[in-house]
Amino acid sequence: MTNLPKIYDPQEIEGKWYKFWEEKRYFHAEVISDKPSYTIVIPPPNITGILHIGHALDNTLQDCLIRWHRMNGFNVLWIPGTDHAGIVTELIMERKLAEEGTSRKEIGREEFIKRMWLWKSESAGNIVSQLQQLGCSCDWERERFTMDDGLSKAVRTAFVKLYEQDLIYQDTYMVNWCPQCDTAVSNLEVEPIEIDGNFYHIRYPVVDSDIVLEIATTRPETMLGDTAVAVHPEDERYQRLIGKTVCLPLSNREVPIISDSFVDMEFGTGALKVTPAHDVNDYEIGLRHDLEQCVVFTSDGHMNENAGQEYSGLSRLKCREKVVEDLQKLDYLVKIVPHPHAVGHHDRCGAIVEPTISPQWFMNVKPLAQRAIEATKNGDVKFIPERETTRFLHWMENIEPWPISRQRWWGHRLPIWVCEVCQKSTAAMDTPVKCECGGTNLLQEEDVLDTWFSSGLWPFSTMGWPQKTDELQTFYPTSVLVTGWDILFFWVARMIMFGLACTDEVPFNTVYLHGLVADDKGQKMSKSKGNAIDPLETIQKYGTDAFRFALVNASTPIPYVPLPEAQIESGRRFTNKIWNAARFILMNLDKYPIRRENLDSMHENILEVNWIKSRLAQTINSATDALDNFRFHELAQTLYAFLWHEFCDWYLEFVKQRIANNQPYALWIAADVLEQTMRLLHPIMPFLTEEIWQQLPKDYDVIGTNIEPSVTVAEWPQSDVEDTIAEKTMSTLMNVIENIRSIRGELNVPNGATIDIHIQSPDPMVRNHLDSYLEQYLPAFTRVNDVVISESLPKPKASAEAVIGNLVIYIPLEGVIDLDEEKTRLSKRYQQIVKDIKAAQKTLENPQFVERAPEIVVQQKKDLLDRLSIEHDKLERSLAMLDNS
RNA sequence: GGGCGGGUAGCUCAGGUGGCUAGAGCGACAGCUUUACACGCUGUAGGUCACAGGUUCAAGUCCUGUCCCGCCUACCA
Repeated sequence: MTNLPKIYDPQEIEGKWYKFWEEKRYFHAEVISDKPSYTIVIPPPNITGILHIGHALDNTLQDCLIRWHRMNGFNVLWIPGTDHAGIVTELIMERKLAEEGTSRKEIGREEFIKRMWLWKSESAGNIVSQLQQLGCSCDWERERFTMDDGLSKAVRTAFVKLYEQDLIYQDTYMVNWCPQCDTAVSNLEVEPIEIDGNFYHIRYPVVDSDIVLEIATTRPETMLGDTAVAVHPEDERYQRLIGKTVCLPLSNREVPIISDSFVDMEFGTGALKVTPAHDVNDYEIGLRHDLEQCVVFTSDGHMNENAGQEYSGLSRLKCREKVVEDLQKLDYLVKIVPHPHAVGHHDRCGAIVEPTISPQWFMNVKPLAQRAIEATKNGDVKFIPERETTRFLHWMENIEPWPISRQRWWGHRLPIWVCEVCQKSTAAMDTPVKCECGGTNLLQEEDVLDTWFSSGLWPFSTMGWPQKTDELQTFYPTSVLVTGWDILFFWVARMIMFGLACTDEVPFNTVYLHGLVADDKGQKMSKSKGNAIDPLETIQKYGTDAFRFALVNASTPIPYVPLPEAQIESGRRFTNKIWNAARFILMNLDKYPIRRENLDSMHENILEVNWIKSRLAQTINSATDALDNFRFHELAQTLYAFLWHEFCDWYLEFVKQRIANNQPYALWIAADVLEQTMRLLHPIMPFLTEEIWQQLPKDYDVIGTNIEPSVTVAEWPQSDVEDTIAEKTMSTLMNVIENIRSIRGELNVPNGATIDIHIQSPDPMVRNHLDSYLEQYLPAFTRVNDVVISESLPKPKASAEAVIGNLVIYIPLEGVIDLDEEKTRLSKRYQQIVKDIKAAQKTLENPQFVERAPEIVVQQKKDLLDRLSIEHDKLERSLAMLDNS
């Protein structure tokens, strides 16, 4: 006997089914298969991280695609894994060390790395089990980590390969330096943040002259490192000063006045202090004029001895204060003007980035970008939404060398060895025995590679590259990459470039970039803002399937997708609705078990059965179409509307009546429709659908087949043909019912009161259908007592009425009806119709419309006008009668 | 400075290639303990689709301009 709880309890079933799937190895992909491959590599989350809302969305969408393709008969592989996340992870470890009263430098590289691995092994399981809680059907037997041996070998191979092509080189150049993390970072990791800064106007006295040059700067402390002042060559104000020198206040050094067309005459005072060691533009100017590079900062953001005794040892900020103070004291400061401007901050630690000259390893990505551009333009890789293509191409076309070395420890150490004798660098897979010069003492480069270097190889390093593995053969290039648009440049761009460089192929054919989850104010959810939903708490509270449904439903093509709590609640209500629909069907199946022999002899032509089959067919089509085009919101909407508002609101209500009349056929169809709907919903709601699917009887075959051991590997439903006649008839029937309900409601007919209705329709087919259905159903649907249907009937006295095309419903309500209220009700409808008629007439009276619009559109308009006109006339007559009574 | 996205019901959003009387969820209001579900059922109200032009037989949808909001990008010190 089926005895299900009234309220769906997700806790009860989720763990059970995940275990079942794993035991059956449904998520495992075989290398040898005659099915076509469908592959996704997970954008690897941080190894020590925990699941946040962004992961939840990203992986839910991937799981939808994966599960859908699995049901569609593909050989599906979803490779999971994690990323070592160099800088962030080190930062957290350093915080831990600080709590213990020690530091990275104090314990040394070896010990530090040891601690990192230890921590890794402790926390590695977190994110994995969280992804499992989310229901992700990854092939866990193929889980990877960026610092695994195989993947590390891929890193070295790629490095050596690119080094040998001169695409990786060492150079001393100006890079973004994070004084807090003590490492170089790339442009992408620098976040410009608008701050309320100032413009400091400072006097620079010209030597051997009483002229004083006024310069304006936002960073007065850098003047300690000035080695020139630049003006525009055509600036008449300053032309005669070019070639002279100024005396640098505070440091009292003499520096030249040079001319360079970089200087903007309109901006500031038109005179620019030049600090080649601490500003990118100044650096370039310095190179052009062969200026000295005077370094005044230490790598941890303090002033060094070049800044002068007064300032040496001060922090950047303290130094600025003191410089301004001293300038004021010595009367060099003209004024301070508020000047808001953007300052680069390190996106990982938030420290202000310092442009610094330092020897770093770079990757010349320009030639690789060129290939990526070509691959994009010829369609080898496609971006969804399409607008992302423009963004991608723009970035690729303006790409700059990528600094890949980081002065950190946790990551892949550069496979570069430097000879102690000749100082020459050698790139190699393993420590070389000796150098070209014969030297045998070679030391490996201390730096590690940017984490994105190894992540960029992820689509193929996870499959065993550089070896020619069967995995690569079968699953590469992968099918699609799914991630948020915010990491298009970080990951996707690098994956494409590396893919082309290393494998000569784009690593995926499609890139789907989804939005970022935002709070109700449209702000991106993030931990630091404190506005984030915790996925694990949410799952706890609402259940995984409800959460997943909310995420999929929120996935419209906009850049920031809002996910208010109400939407998750709505998801939970939906799971409960599904649960109860299943409960209703299962409980009744106990009383009316399905019998194949009965089924065969009962293929009756039942209106509601034909209707729901037709609706299901359309639902299958639009769900498939939505998935085909990554329209996740539409997928969720379609299934929600079908299941709730057609299957539950209408079909199951019919089933109740059938059961009451001892006719279980419609119930059995309900079971079958539910079974197929569970398959349609499975990619979104894996747990609930499996639970219900397993409980449904499997020894029958009504519409589809149901013989697989799990919905996970059941076939995606095939759509039947639509039945337009059943849909049309049903729509009339539903209309009649809705109108009666509406009248009851609006005219305040007491709830318990039964009513009679008279229906007149000139259409014999309609009359026939209504005759056979209404009598049976109306009592239950609208508490109707007696139904009279005819071609023409006089309007009963004191009756309310509704007009549906050429069909009229009268409800005699003598003694109940308030004529004024009825008049108001009808006039409202009447006025609306008049308006609609006018609009339709206007269109049809336009000869050009009739001439140029497609025939079907014209016909539709005509039909509409006909329908409206009939209603109009009938209403007009009724209103006149009401006036006379 | 360049580029992109958005402005549709009280709120959050749907409305692929222009063509049904502009939709949903949530909220509001009214009424229902109808034996699957009160995480429910039934009904009602609520929109000059930011503004101004234009293209078209036809514009929420395409074009131009304007005004807001958000984001990305850029070396203006």
